[in-house]
Amino acid sequence: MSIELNGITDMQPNIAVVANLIGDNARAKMLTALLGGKALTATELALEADIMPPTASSHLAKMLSGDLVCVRKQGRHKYFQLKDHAVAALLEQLLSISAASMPTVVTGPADSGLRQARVCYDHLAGETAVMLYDSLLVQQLITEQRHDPALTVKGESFFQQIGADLPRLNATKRPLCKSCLDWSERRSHLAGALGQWILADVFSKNWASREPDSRAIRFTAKGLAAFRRCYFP
Amino acid sequence: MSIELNGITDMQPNIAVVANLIGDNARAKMLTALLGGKALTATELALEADIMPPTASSHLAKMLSGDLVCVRKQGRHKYFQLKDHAVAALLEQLLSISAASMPTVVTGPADSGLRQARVCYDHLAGETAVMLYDSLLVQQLITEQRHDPALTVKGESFFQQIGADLPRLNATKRPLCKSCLDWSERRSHLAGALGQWILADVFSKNWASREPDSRAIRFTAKGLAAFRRCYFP
DNA sequence: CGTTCAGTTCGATGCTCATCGAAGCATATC
DNA sequence: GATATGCTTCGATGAGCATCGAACTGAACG
Repeated sequence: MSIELNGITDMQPNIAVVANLIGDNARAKMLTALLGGKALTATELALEADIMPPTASSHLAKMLSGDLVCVRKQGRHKYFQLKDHAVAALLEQLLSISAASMPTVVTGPADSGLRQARVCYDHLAGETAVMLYDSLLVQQLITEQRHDPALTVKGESFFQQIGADLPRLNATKRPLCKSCLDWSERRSHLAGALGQWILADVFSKNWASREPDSRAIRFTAKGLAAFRRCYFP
Repeated sequence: MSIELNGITDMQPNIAVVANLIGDNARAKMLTALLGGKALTATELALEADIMPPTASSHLAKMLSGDLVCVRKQGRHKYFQLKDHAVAALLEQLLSISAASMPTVVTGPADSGLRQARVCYDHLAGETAVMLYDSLLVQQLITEQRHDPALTVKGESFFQQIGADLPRLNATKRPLCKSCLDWSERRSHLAGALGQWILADVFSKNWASREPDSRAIRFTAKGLAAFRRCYFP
């Protein structure tokens, strides 16, 4: 039996409510900020969206009940995150479409950093990430079956060798490899637990660092060289 | 240089405008109706959304300038369609997320037809389509590289044999094989020019027919048997 | 405890926008 | 031509909701 709501039977899930949640300017700003992957507090999000705390609070309550974000209390702070990888993927796809319908493709110095390398939720995105993905495919370290990629045997030994704790990564219920669409490149890059590990590894080795208050990632000269040496044949 | 709009520089594409377009109830109904793949007239869409023609007209104008739909004039009718496969994919992804955030997964007789087999823009979706996709993979008629699948040599001869005019399909600028995510199954099925051909072929052989005023597809008993004989080992 | 800071609730305000009737075009049909 | 039909423009109406100030809760911190 279908669900009865106000006497109207809607057997199909209602797109409008979710889209409407994202469709507000302030909420959209918050969500794109959360695409940076870091958990942000309510006031940080208010700043990001250029609104006062009360307004932010109301927005966050709505996104919570709409299952777009989740929250973790820590002392007197509330840290917000995107609820799901599905939500992150949806946002990136929206970015991709929005970029397509822009009057002209903007490639200024302001966002060239973003296009080169940025954080997408918890993994690497942008030109660098797409090149990495292609390289992994060419080297046959990953292969694509069904929708998402998977590590090959060769790939498993490769990542073990460079320090990835694959058993631990596999222990999480989250898939090891996922493909994620880039809004700037319109191509796939690697997401999933392994994608997350790679980004964390890049940071822990100080190959790159985050730009303050931005999703952009800046590689150091040495870091980029090491990254290339590691992942490109 | 970034685009200046009202003195505000926004280098990132604006999610909110696209999401807001989808976020209205009436527009969402029209868009999901268009997911059925058939081009619909303005009045048909007005009926679908339960609104008067003037309102529909205003909505359609907005979606046109927002690049969500496109239009083709024919006599005194205006036929609307989804602009892009990207738009269709976005809508299906939204359906998928909305279905996830529903209180309980509804599996009633009303939508069981939809879940079994339905039209997704121009190709087959639902349980049947996902099984087909898996079967093609298992038989190694298609293979997945990068994001989208591709025909194998074995697959090429198979589809030629059952009557697909591959050269003609390849002549279109549209990719032959695409994978598309199912909101009901949360798995991939086959889209692209070949996906379209398969659905058209199913219809032309009278294996199945569309339910009136629905995206659901009803296979005949004989048709389903023939379909299985054709695509399943 | 008082103080400070993070976040929420409440209520008032104001703007945006969906909605539809009436009238206006445009295209077909007789 | 005259009439019907599909769609649009215009203007008025009204509802929803984003916004913020003020007051409140609750946690840290001395």
